[in-house]
Amino acid sequence: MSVETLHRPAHRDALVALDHAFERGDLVVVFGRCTVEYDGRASSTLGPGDRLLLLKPDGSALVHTDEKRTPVNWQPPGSEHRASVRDGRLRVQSRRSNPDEVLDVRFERVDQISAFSVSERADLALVGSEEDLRTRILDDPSLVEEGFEPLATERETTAGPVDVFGRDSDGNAVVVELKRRRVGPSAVRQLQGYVDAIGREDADADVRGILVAPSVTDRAAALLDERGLEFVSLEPDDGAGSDDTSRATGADATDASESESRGEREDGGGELDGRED
Amino acid sequence: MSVETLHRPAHRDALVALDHAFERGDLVVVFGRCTVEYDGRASSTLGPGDRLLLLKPDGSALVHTDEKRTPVNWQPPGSEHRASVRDGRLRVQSRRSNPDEVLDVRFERVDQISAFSVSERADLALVGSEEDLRTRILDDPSLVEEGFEPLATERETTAGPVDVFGRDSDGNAVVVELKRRRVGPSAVRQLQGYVDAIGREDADADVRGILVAPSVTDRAAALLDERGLEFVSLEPDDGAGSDDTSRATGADATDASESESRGEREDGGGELDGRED
DNA sequence: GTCTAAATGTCGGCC
DNA sequence: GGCCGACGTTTAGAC
Repeated sequence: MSVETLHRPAHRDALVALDHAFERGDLVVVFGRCTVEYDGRASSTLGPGDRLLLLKPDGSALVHTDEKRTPVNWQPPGSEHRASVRDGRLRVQSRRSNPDEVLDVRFERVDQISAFSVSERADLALVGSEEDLRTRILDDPSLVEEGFEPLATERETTAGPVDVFGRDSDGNAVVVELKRRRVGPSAVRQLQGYVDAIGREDADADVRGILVAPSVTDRAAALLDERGLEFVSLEPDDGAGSDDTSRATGADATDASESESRGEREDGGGELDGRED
Repeated sequence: MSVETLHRPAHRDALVALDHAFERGDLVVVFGRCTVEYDGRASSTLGPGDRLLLLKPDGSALVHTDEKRTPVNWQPPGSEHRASVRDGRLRVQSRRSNPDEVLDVRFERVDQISAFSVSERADLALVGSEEDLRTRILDDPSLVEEGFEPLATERETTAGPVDVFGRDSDGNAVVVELKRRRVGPSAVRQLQGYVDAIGREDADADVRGILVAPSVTDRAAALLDERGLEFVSLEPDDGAGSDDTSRATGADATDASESESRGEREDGGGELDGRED
């Protein structure tokens, strides 16, 4: 069987289920009222409340509330989960070392515990990263500037590796820093660091610094200006193209019966529109 | 009732359950075999596989596999979830704008769907932040240097706000940058930016830059040296103190009956030690 | 292991 | 809302 679920189990039964799940390498979800303590790089305490505990076979642990994308508490992969019953209550601890960290979840009430056996995997194909930007620039250096000639990527300097290093048509050294989204002053400082570093390598050289990004903030623009650095606007590749307009035309909405529903808490008087795309 | 669960439901029944859950503002977990598509700031595709979909009433959506702390795909809070059945299969879409992003989860098989009504909340108390560091330094400025006098926190400069700004016993301006953990070159560049900015405000002033952190990397140390900046070692407060040693002695392990179990997949021949603390 | 920088980062604070 | 910087960031890659 692929799923094993206990509804409102006795804490001792929950422990047995966890035991099984750990042995089988299952993905486990526990929902109930609990307190959470964490101690490690920082430390925190969470009073009693309803939360969802997700335990993964790779040693990750996540405590989620009904809000936020980020878990309210967690333990990274490689941690070791341990379940126990103390004073008649289910307790899940997750420890790791380097750094030493402990997560301690004590349940007052267990509403449900489910163990899922995860079989297959498929790799994620992601498009639109900084790597894409670099590829495009190496393909067409004129995106940076007419006559720009890339010489190296990840060129090492005392300030760290430069994204793209090259020369302009006048033979000046050019440092290119790539960012996939709108940038603030930190990117300018990073670029400045590279330009300075290359400048120190060869005191006679004229080193230009070019920031390539979709756009810059006002403060960043001022800093660029102040430091005599340059900016080239370049959007990251969506990877989407004109493909999804065709999807919107309803190419696959032919004989299929379709029902819909929506979900986001309506705190105000929001009305749902009933359109089907 | 607090929990509502369907085991291996028909896709149409799953849709009805989702509908209910969305209306009630429940936390929803769907486990099953699905494909995932994301398009927005980047875009990605995920082939068929067993995954866990977590839908929160605040509009967050998380797709988790059996690995990693980070979801393989997600949507941030404020998104709008929409469920439908198309071609007889459950489909959950989550959209948001600014930026426009879509997450599309299509289920081939739904193993389980659970809706949890989350009632109470409890606030998180966290210790060990950069804020703590600043408080401690304002309490005892000699932690930075004997005779250091803080004049302002978050003092604005063209390079951004300075953590702590003050004067030394010789009347020189002092810029203090705080980091709660070991720092690399970027923190040095940041400090340099502040020092430069203050230097530009008053060309006559002597401006010192002090980085306060637990430690620095070799590269950062070299940069500090090169720029004539200074470093003061200061650990963040754990908030733990000597408290947890007493816990380890087993003060609360008296008459309570305790059973244990552990969970982390044993890929190699790792042995478990049987100690109970 | 340590170090370094990217990320669909997320999140909170301030303007 | 945009901008800015912290974060128990996490993660991947290089050494």
